Amino acid sequence: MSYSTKTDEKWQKKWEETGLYKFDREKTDKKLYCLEMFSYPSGAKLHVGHWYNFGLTDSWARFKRMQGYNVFHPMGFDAFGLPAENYAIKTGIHPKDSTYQNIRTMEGQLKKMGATYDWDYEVITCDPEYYKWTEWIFLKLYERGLAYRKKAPVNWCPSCKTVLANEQVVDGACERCKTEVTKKDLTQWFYKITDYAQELLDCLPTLDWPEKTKKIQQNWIGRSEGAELVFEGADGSFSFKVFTTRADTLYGVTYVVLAPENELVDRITTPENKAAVEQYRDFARKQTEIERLSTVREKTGVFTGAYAINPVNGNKVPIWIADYVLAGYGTGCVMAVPAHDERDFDFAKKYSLPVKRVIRSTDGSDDTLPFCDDGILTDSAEFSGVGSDDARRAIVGKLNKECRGEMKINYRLRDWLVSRQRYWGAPIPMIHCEHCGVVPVPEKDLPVVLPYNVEFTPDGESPLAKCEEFMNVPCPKCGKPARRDPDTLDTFVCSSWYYLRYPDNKNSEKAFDTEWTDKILPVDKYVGGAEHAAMHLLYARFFTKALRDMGFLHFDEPFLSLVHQGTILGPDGNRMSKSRGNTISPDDYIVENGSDVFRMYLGFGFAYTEGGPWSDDGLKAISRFVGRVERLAESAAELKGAQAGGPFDSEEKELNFVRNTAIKGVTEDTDRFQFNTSIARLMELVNALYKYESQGRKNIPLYIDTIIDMLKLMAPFAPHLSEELWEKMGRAYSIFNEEWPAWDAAALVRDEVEIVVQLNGKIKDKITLPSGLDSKQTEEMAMKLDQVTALIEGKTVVKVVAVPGRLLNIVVR
RNA sequence: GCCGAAGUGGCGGAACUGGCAGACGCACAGGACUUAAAAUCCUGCGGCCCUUAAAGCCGUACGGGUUCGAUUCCCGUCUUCGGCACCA
Repeated sequence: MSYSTKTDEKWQKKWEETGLYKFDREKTDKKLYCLEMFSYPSGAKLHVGHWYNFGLTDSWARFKRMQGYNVFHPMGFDAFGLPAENYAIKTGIHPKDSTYQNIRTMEGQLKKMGATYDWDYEVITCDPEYYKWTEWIFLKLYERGLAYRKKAPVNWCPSCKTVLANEQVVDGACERCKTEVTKKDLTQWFYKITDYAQELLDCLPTLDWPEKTKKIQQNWIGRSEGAELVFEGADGSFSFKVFTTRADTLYGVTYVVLAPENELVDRITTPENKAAVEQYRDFARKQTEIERLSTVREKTGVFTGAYAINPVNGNKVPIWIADYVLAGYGTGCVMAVPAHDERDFDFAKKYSLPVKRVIRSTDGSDDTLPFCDDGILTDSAEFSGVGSDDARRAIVGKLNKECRGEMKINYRLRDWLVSRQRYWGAPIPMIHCEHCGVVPVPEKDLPVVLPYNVEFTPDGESPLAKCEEFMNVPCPKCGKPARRDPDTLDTFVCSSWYYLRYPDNKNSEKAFDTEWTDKILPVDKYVGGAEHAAMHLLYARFFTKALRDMGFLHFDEPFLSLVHQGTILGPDGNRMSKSRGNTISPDDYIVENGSDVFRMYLGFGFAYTEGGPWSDDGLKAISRFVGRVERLAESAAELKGAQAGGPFDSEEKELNFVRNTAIKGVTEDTDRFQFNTSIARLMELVNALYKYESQGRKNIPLYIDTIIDMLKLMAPFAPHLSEELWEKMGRAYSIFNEEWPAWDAAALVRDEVEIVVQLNGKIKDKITLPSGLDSKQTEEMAMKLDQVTALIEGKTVVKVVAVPGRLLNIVVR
């Protein structure tokens, strides 16, 4: 094998000098926006997963380029985030310094990969030129009422005096100091993604995304159809709403439950129950999210002393609080129907609350409680005997006339909390003035620059809050001294719009130009890890829709087609991790084998969307293959042959058949990210060329044309090697400006086909018939053959099934 | 617990829409070349039965079913992975 990193360097240099991958801004009619989820520069180096994602998506982009698309293929960095800040706390190296250092390293590695990125369009989210517009979008969302403030609990470590991300809470304790984590209420910024819940759901069917991913989003949004019903306090001094999907069970309500956090609890709790309620609320507050959400834990709650009136029959029922009711879902109040709900049933049994059956099964068979299916109403006044479905409408209809209930659609999706009490993020462009309240930073003053000299060791406050020169600012409205918002934005905010910035990354007047963006977007193919199925992909969709509604965009969805690459595991079959010591560093392999061998192995050794354990053995296979290709091309380069006339003989036909099979196979399989079978087709073609060579390769032009096609088909997977061999064959630079080969359908039809003969579905023999017969002709010709008549001798033929070009199944008795 | 995906030779993995299971490759075995090794080339390679071969039988996690025919569709069970988690 003469191919090596030298070859890589030679062509990378040439590509750069000739600007081969510069995006042509004029040819937008056949544009194709190919995008990988940009990387987070925390690990300092590219790992195998990056290669797998970026290298093979680049192969796909090259393939599309050769098919004539004007491919827009940018790369950038998701550069803000927690790891850089934690690293700084540990080592004292400033997040900005380590981040840019890592970015420079990773850029170098990406260039060595030899990908088609046009680096002119690079985006780095921690550049002020970028986050200026992240802040600007915040202001736009705020203007539109899509950014608002409210109190929300955060994970709080009382020992570190810091807010913890969920992933920093391990078994209810702070990952760093093991102290039990509690909750703390902070006023924080939210993005109102719930306004778009229905549209986010409705557009899912239009997307070419993995069904699994759509399902995850669908569940995440969690639409449920039900009713909101009004319960009044027994003393008439208060009322509250409950959300229920089972209004048909309303006559079976025996108590109601409020979330412990519900504001009503203070008002309604009777003096004699106050102590118990307060104690329980304390208990609930101390619950970590994990404990509170555990299904196996026994349900707990306390009575408030207050009563509510069932709106449909005037029954007086006790009001309890219990932490199985969540403040954030529905109204934070539940009507409890123990006879027909499992949780209510458990709770009622534990606290000896009455159970009243109001639904019978349709067939009258099931009399065990709780009975949670739909059925026929019983003991429900005028609704008795009505089916659940009709009863829901009828009962809500009746209450609706009295303004005590209405049909309601509820979503599980919650608004997106974007405030982070961290340093290394985009500042929130808001000013808090004691006279004017919350005042947005005027657009002309953007960006609010993240200051460099900040003490970010955790001590209970947002790091920026201690930076006086940052915090102190005159109020834009009244001019009096005011304070900036000390929090920064969730990094998911930065990554929710980067795909919009790429095409117009140098624009200093706007986040992006609408007309231009409408031409390049949406992204045609988006490739990245499945771990982003819910959050990132949902947030980005929300941003696109919100910006569209403000008139900045004119399309509905950012990512038309989505692919998730699988995970490459360590050789031991486990996820790669430093602590396990099973990581594979791409760098060593590349130095030894060259980037094309590494890339092709990743393509060949795994099903792309599955991934799997790493193995060195597969690399050898690719090196061997590369050697075979080189020898083929090098010997062919010296060949000269006269144009052969006349029709192909059988050897030529066979070679041409494999050639066209390969063209068709590589084209179709590469298109759907099935790289392993694409490369298998290439190997078959190379094997066929060797065979033809050993047969004496009489038709030199056919032989050479086939090698030319083979190189083109291989080019996306082994770009450097293919350029090199292309040059050796005396062809003009660059192979990537060549047209992708088209297959000749006629060459795929063989003169004769082998047909399997089955007797009662079992294979007995094979026969050869001319190709192109329909099922009737196949049957007629086959049944005359001695081979076949011998099989059925002495038996009664009941039925014959003939599949053209495939098989003949004779059913006999 | 719920939802989803998957389970195919010693291994990675193929098989379009129900139609020859195991493409392509690894490993292994035998052979050619070589003083020898490496490299390269050729051949074989699911299991059982058998001295060998032919023939036959079994075989896509397991048990049923539909069908002329099932890796593919349906029902049930087991296992693995992923997602969500008291959602009213």
